Amino acid sequence: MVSLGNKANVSHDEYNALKAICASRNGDNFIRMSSSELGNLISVSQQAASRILIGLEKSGLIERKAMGRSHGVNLTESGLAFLYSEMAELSNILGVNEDTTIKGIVSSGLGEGRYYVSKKPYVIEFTEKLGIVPYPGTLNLKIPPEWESTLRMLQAREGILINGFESDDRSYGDVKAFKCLLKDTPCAAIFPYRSVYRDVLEIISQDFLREKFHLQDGDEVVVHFTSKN
Amino acid sequence: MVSLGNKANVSHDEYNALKAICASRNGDNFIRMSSSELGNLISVSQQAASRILIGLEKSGLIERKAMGRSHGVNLTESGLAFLYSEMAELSNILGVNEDTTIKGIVSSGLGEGRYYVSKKPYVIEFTEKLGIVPYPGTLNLKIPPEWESTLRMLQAREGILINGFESDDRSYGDVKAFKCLLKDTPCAAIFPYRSVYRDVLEIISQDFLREKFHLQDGDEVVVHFTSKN
DNA sequence: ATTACTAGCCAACGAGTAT
DNA sequence: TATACTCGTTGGCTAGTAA
Repeated sequence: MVSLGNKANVSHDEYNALKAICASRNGDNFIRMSSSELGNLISVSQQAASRILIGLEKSGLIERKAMGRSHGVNLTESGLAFLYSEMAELSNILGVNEDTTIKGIVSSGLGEGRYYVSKKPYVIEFTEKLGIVPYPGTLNLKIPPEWESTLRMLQAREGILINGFESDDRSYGDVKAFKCLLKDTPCAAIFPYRSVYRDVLEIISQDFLREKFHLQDGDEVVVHFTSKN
Repeated sequence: MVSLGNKANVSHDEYNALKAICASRNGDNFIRMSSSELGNLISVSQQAASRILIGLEKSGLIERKAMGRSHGVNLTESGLAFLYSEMAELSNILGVNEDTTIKGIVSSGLGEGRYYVSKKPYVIEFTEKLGIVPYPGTLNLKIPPEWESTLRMLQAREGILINGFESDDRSYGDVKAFKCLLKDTPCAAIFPYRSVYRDVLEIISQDFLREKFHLQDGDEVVVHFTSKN
């Protein structure tokens, strides 16, 4: 089934505008783009482009700031995430890229994953849904910039839902997991379900991966994501 | 720049309909999908879904046939190509998948590529735009079904345009080329610009690849497509 | 049950224009 | 030059209904 609907409600023109803005994007910098320029790019009038920009800003998909009498514009995290999720959906539907590889650098103390593998309700779900009784700790990988788009794309996929739960004091959010292999050892990458992008990949496994593979901070590791999820 | 506009003009709902049809697709078979089913999938009324189906059929993106009192529906080649091109565009914009690998089986007599490398105007363009003075013959690879989506995705990308030309007797069409490597030897894959999908990859190179690598029909070859294009 | 026409409505367009 | 308002128009929606 297509996962239509759990996504920002964006019109055709707004979608094209997001693509155009993304295409002329320069990292985190605001780029100058007048409403008539945008209008030309997506074949609508200056007035419509202006309205579209206002709408996208209201929905939090882009941000703007005054630059002289024109405006600078850039995608927000959620605007970028929208495009990645669109891409992930097409890739799902079309069956492209079922296998993905990501490289990361072993690092300490980056994530909150340790947290997840120490809470019983999560552990039960990991066991049932992933077939992994997790070692009580995660392997944290820092993802270098050249793999950012691959990681974002992965994270935009559906993955396996690990349900959150409520405890006495607070609530624990849903987690999204992706099965993967690290040197033939079955693992899973886990992400908080609702989270902004971070250049970190947290890996859980039945084994203590650091020890098993004699990994040190700074070592490069290849994670292979297999077929569906 | 985004390549908006050289594409079928498809509304938001039509686009969603194409995705929904593609998602429940079963190869070349027509699948049963009533207009109300489609309406539910893409959150429009049965009436709108009906109109959308009629419109998509008129634009040649889907085909339908009567099945009892309901209809069977399937994407046409050009409907599928549309989704792939959408995906390729997003992938371009987002910088995902700049490197792609495709496996193929060495085969004889599959393509018309030999044709291209024997016509002087093409040869001049290959030399100028690809830096390859092509050996007068192509290596033909048959692409197995599990690599089909990768090949389609590649073919949907922009590539390097090799202009066609007119001769006394007939006209020769544009060609789309993608630089690639075969065991570190610089090559290019070439496709007729306007063509339906075929499970064939035609490789040109300065070298006679068959001889250089002692390739026989049936041998498996890995082609690596590097960075942009 | 289907598909798809017609009617009526409304969101979103372009044009004109103020700032 | 910009941005973005108002206004008149219209493409595309839903609802009703014929076949």
